[in-house]
Amino acid sequence: MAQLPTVSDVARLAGVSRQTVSNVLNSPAIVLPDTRGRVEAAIDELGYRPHASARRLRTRTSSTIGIRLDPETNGISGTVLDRYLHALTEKAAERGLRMMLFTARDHHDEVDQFRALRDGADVDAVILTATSFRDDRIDWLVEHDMPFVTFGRPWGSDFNDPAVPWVDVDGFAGTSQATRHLLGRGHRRIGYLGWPDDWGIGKERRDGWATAMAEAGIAGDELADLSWRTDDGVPNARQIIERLLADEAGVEALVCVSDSLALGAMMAVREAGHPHFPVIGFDNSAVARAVGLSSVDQRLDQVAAASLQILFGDGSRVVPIDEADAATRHSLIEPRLVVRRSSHLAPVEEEAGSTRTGNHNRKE
Amino acid sequence: MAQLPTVSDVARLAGVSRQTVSNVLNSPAIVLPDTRGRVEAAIDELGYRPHASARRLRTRTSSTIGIRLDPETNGISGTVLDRYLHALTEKAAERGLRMMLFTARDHHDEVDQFRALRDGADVDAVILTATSFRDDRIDWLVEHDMPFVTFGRPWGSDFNDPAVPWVDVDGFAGTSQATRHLLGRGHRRIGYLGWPDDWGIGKERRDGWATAMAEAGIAGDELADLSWRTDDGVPNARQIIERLLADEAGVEALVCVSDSLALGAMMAVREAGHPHFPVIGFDNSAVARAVGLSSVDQRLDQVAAASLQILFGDGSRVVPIDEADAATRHSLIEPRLVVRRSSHLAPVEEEAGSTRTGNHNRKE
DNA sequence: CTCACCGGTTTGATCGATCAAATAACGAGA
DNA sequence: TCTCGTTATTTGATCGATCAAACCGGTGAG
Repeated sequence: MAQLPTVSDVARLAGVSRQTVSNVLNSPAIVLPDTRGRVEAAIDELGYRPHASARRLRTRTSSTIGIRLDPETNGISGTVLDRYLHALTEKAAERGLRMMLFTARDHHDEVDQFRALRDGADVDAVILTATSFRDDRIDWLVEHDMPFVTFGRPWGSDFNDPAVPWVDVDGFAGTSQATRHLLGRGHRRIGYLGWPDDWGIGKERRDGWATAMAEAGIAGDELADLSWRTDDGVPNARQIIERLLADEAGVEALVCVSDSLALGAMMAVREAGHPHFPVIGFDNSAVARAVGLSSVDQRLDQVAAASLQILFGDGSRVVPIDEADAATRHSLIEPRLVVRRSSHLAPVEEEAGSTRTGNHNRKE
Repeated sequence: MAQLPTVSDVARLAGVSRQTVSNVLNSPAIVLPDTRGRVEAAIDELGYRPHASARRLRTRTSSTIGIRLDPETNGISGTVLDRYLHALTEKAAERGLRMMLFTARDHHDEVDQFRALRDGADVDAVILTATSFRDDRIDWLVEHDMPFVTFGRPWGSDFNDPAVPWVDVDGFAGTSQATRHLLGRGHRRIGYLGWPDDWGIGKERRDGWATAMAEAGIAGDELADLSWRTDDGVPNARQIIERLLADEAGVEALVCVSDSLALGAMMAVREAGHPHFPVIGFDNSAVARAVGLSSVDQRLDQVAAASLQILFGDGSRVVPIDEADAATRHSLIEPRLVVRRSSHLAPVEEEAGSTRTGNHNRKE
């Protein structure tokens, strides 16, 4: 097979110089229309494709974004990261960007990877997920001014610092939406099943429920009696619900901090003979869709789009921090409640299109 | 900030030539130990990192593997691809390889991406998933001898063709394992809930059940009466099971082609008041783990390892097709049944470690 | 005594693109 | 007519690494 065509080959065929070919590709506006036409014809004829690595070497940009992907996905909601990745890949492709994956044992190792990726011009920016309280990776990235954005607010730091750009989903809005939906359907004693945490996401989601309840006039001790805490996981939810049903606590409906807990709750109430006891989850995971569980959707496509907007503005070149508008460096996405059977007293139709799900290996 | 150090800087500091530095990095064996020591010291002192793009330009290799990732994950089992990706990323990292993602609208577009990725030396090889019957992408890859491996057998082609390397999971073995497990626990009338397909994976998994049943002396009409077909999806399974229970068909246990169907079946039997009716699924998805559903695990880490083995042998450079041993171009992985509560008559303990699952944003 | 060959190292060319500066072509204004 | 400015295009250098060939002192065979 012959050598791959290069800019020189195209130039020769079109009767112009290399640089003109380069201009046609990178700044077509400055090339005379008919020259441009000749060059484009030559490109087509030869089937020329720019050599990405050569361009990277020269320009020191890669049009690639790095993101860490760890071995095990944990739990039903662990797939949030995966869905975010899918959305990112798609939105990135629309801008001519690509995603590159890497793994790391710990934060320190991850920082090493950052360095290698940056020094090798492998990535223009990285996306940080699973941010922890006072995350040291963030400090490193800021200090070495490597472009990045985090999915998840930098808990423990200043949310308004433009040097630490982030995108996140408004958990407060999510659970209050869910709660108001149930209030709107006439329920009053709406319980909340959440994590034990008293900070961050766990607290925020609980606050969303509490606030919506307060608006409906339920507060104080009555509210406190409707709140449960447990670690994530289907069996944990089952236990609590079974106890709760036995106690005849008078709970009419349930908002849960995650789909895992919601699924456990849903199974428990149904098996106890309450097929229409309303339950709402959080994450809108595949399971929620599959079993007809109402759930708060994180709108990961919007999260992905916002992530790229912060990093690249409207184009596909990284926006330098000093040129960025401080107001555009953070984005809190409003989630959306997806209503399904599980939150309706009367059975309703399945959401359209949810019945046929495919196996990855099946014929299209 | 100063320029990044290059091989020349290292060479100057170590008092050797550029090429020697290059040799230390790429074929350390041919460099005299003490020269190598000096060079390594210089590398450390300067914090030198090779510039990946420069290397790619020169060598036309990238140590990167491409894989297509589509926008939507469909269904509970759609996460199989994600888990494969996680495993790949990890196993690749062990060999110094990285994964790069791309999307495509259709097969034709995907082939275009292959071309761009190859021509730009962006990837050394690609991994094909969701292979279809007589897949035209495979033809293109073979014709343009671009290294690749498929996850999923090339249905409709010659499975033994060394030009079409593949890794897959033995569905037959999976369902027969599941069936034998139930037989071993004393059940005889074990039903099978599968897809309507009469080819490929769907057929193979059904055959696994049928064969195991035949070994136990159940065949012919009796066997046929125990087999159901439906499209994937929780509600579909529910419907069938509800009918089946109403008919008093005398089914004692159920093997399902997927976790979606198994989950639907499990929920239906429990809500009908049969908490210990044994159900086994396929894929060992997060949901299965969460709800205590026995399921056939695809061992995606082994699939990933086998994929890389085929492409890269024991190293991290692509094995040319003509040097490859035809016998090592295909790999059928034996899946493993993970037994949980759902397949036991008497309730047993939850699998250890499965109760606490995390949200991607939570504190570590 | 010549010469091929050895391991270890150096030198110059090269991969394919873009950058920066130089050049050519052409028209407007003095 | 000559200069100046603008626009379109060309030329040479460069990014950071590896490749291919040359080099070098030393050995052993013919």
